[in-house]
Amino acid sequence: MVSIRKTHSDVVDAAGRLFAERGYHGTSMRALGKELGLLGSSLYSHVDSKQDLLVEVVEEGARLFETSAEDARTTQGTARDRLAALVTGHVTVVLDHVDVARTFLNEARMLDAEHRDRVLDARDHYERVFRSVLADGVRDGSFRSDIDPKTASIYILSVLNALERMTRPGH
Amino acid sequence: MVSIRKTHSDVVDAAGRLFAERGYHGTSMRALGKELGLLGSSLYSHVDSKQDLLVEVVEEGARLFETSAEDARTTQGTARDRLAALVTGHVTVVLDHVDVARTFLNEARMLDAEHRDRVLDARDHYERVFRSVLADGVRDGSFRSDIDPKTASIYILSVLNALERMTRPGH
DNA sequence: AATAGGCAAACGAACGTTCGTTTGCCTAAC
DNA sequence: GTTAGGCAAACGAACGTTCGTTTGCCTATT
Repeated sequence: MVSIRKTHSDVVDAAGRLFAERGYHGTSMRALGKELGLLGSSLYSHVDSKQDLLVEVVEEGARLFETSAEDARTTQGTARDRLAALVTGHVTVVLDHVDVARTFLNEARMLDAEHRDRVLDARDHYERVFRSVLADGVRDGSFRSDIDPKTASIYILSVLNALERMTRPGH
Repeated sequence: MVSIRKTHSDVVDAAGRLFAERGYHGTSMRALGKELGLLGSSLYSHVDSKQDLLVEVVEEGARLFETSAEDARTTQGTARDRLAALVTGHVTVVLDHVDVARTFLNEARMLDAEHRDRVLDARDHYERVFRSVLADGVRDGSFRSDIDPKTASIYILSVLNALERMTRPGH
């Protein structure tokens, strides 16, 4: 028999894939099971609920971006170096974990209020790292003095978040 | 009697609102009915199917952006003027029709292949207007000669599309 | 001016299907 | 030999949609 027992991690990965592709509400447990060669009901050996799956995927996304930002923030060198680390880190996370990133961006609003608020906090914290590195750069002369860190961080993150859209079929 | 008869347009408007907020698959016909003070079944006096509602909202979005781009493209003046018209036109559409714009951006992928392809074509055409105005501007000296119209159009549209994200509760 | 007919809008119940989830059994892996 | 993973069947709830009926307004006829 070639049947391979699936793990908790297999289920979460497949969930990220389908949530990214069809959305949380567009993904049924039966469809998720089929993606893994299982029945929908069999998933409940690995997971307590569908909502828990979304929580896990979104929190993995939060953790990935958080780690990337923390690494960049503590990078040695100028503020310009740290901004470069932030940007390449973000791109790396998105390209290496497309499905998680897409689910994190688009499906977090389907979470219950408590978890959704945690995601908003995480995003806020992430943006503040960009803003503070930009402010450092303006102060130490890395960047032009007429740059407003808040505006610039929004613009940069806008372009970075647009990366995700380009991973959809038919860019 | 305070009972107000609802129109086809009322239903489409409410659908845009709920699709933007909860997503297409996260919106039930009963919830949509309740939004209007009706039963779910009563909506079928105005509409043939839920899918048709999504088609209508998304196509309205496509039409709004298309019209805005066409107005900007035929604006008198320099390429810089036309780019300004494109940007302000886009912002106006998003701010005046938040729900339609959000549904157009996020829920179009829930359409059947045929309608989805039409949306992709419309987006492609919209981006080409930006690209061509930018190319004109590089040629006539409105913009720096080292600007790549394709890259610049992607960046500009990234920032413009990010507008929508900021209309979500908790920016 | 009164009234009857037609019609679109809305209701309330029910259709068949799918949803997320639970249960009990079987079997492959430890 | 124990146990965890998967199956098959079933649960109640919710889904999109259809049905037959009622409601209230508009209009044409009286």
